[in-house]
Amino acid sequence: MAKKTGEKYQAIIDAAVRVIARQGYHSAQVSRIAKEAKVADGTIYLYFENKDDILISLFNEKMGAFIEEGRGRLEQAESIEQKLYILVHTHLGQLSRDPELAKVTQIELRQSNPEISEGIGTVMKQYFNLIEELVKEGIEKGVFRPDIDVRLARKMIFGTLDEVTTSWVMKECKYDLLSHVDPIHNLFQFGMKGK
Amino acid sequence: MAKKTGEKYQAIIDAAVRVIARQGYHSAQVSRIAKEAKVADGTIYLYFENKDDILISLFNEKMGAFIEEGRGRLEQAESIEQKLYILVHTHLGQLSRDPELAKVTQIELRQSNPEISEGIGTVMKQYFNLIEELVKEGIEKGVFRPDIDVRLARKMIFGTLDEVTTSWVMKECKYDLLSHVDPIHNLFQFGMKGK
Amino acid sequence: MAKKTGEKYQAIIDAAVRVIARQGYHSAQVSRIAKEAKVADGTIYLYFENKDDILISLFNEKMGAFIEEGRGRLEQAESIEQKLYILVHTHLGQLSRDPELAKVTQIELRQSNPEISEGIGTVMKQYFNLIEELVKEGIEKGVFRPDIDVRLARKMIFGTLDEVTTSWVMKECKYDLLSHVDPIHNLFQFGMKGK
Amino acid sequence: MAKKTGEKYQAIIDAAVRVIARQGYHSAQVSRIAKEAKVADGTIYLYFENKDDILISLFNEKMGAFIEEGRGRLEQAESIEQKLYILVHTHLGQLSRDPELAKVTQIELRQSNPEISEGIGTVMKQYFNLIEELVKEGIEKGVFRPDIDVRLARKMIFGTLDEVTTSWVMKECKYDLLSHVDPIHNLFQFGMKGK
DNA sequence: CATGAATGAGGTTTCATTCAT
DNA sequence: TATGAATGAAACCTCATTCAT
Repeated sequence: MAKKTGEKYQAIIDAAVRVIARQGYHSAQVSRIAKEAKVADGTIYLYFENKDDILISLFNEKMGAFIEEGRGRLEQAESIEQKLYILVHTHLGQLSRDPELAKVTQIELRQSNPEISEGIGTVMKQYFNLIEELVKEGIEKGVFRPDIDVRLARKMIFGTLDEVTTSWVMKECKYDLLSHVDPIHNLFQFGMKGK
Repeated sequence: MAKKTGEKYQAIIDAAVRVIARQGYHSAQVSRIAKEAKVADGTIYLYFENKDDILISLFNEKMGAFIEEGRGRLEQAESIEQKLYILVHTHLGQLSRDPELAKVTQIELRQSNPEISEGIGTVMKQYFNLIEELVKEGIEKGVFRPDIDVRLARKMIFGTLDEVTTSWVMKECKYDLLSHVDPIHNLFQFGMKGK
Repeated sequence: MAKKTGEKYQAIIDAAVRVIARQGYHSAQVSRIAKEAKVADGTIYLYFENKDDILISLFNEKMGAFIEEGRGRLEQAESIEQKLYILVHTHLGQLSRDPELAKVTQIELRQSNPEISEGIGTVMKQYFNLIEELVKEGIEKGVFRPDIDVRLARKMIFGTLDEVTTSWVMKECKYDLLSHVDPIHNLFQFGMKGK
Repeated sequence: MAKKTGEKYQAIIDAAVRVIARQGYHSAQVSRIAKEAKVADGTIYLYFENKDDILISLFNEKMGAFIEEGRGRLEQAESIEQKLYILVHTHLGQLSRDPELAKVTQIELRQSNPEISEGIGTVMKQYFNLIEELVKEGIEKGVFRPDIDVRLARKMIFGTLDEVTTSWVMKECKYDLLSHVDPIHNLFQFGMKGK
């Protein structure tokens, strides 16, 4: 029913990011998104099931690209240290490049509508897997301590990056998020490295 | 105008926790909270400015106790290592003891209403200060590396604890959250320790 | 949830009859009914589940009184002939006294919304029973032919009265509906009488 | 503008009957009828003015055939009794042969949209005339009582046949409608016959 | 003749808040 | 203090209709 391609599809998603970042999720009326995307209200519903679906699609679309880029860059790295560095750098880099998107994912999307949480869950798991694979590989290669709980390490990594980004967004993106890459990488390395 | 004491005040706050945990933020109507608290709808407005104020008060009330307990326990500790351990243990311990409250703070309260964020901010800063003082002390005493960015370390600590708790809530509190205390403490120590 | 008593309940029902008769079912917005009843839009929903429920309640309320009056009058009659006459007279009499209600029941309520049909069905069955009992009694007492199919006779009686009333409403109630009582009574009697 | 011939015209009408019978008038969207007729949405508007026009045309088309067949059969009959019998038999026979059409005309088309009522009126009058002519002839030939009100008798005949058919449709066409022909014919004859 | 993507007006319903009692 | 009936603003979504191709 809902055709999830085409330039209007993209236009609506981009409009949604802008409107939600500007007005917050609660004031982001469908009609405002439509106006911002320069389509009629009804057109939204040719491309999305309902309002929630806009948010879910938005997240999946952007997060999908996010993960793909992360995965692509990680493949080019050789050492575990480098990979961990790239992960941190890519995570913060992508969000710092698009502060509006960052605001939406870090603040506006953190709300409890069950349908949205569910829709988002699948993509998040992929990102979690990406991180866990990295940790696992680090342990196998003897770079990280063998007694490290993979899932816990992932939670530390994601939790830290997430908190750092949220703080940055709450401070209205006034400082350079990427300046945190090195010290964060340091914390992670010390936290997990063997010996 | 709003009298923030009395047993009805407490009853309403406790009712709000239960209702929000059970029905989610979106279905948590004021009238339902009133019914759960066994007061009339209008009575709510003798104790709270508006609906947001219930949530903010709820958070401040509970988080205030949370911080107070944390501060009290930390004072009893001697070594930095012990203090860090106590911090982790108290954070996870308190939330694991009250899963309904945990659900509300970790999931339902993470929404973007600016007034709520603002109201919550003050108390959160106190908790952030608590953590940062601990890190600062660790650096001064030479336990943690001197090049550690205090605020960043705080974000790692809080971000990790927060992510761990959120994961636990999302998995419906099925496992023992406290089992994570030791490994998390480990990660933090390794991450920040000198030498 | 919906409190189906009180003067506002009655006011809304009466307003609904007026508005629907005047504007037709499709243009009968809830807000217009509310305005006509001099209550707020939301007040409607303290007394009715939804818009359909207004129609169903309206019908049941009015039809209930309709049947009750019919039953009451029938009890006073002695002969079957008299009862049949009273039935015809009461049916046409009641509707001719309230042309607005007649328009609603004969025209506006004949639409296919399944919920409405269902809600209406129960009361209609009571009226059908009333007619069928009369026919049965007539057969038992030997006034009507023994080979008459009770249900079919009821359909003839109701179908005729209904069609006569609908015609009258469609002609904008310009003639006296009660002038048909005698000839209709005649048709029924000849149609069913024995010998 | 609207070309009321061609095989697509017929296909759309037949599709409309099927869709309305299946989904009810309210869910019978133009786009669904188009899909069922295997034409594009826009094509509908090459053959019909608007949605109401589909219904009106449908009714007139089907009812026109209905009347024509009735008139044809009546001409072949000789006695009034036979003609009355044929009328009842043709009315019930045609509808019982096409339950989908019966559902549409008996249930779904009984709604109050004034344009539809108007469009339908003309054809109905023709059928009413057919019945009234029969009654008149019966009176002239001395078969029916001279004091019978022609129009009233028509209302009884049509009202009864209509009610019987509606009941049958509401009971999901589970029994044989034609089994009612004889007893109904009986009721009519007794009701109108002289002496 | 035919298509079908796009349009945009319009109405039901919810629920936080008030205020007369 | 406490009540709870009443308020009324506000927004998602549907679907008949159009028109560029």
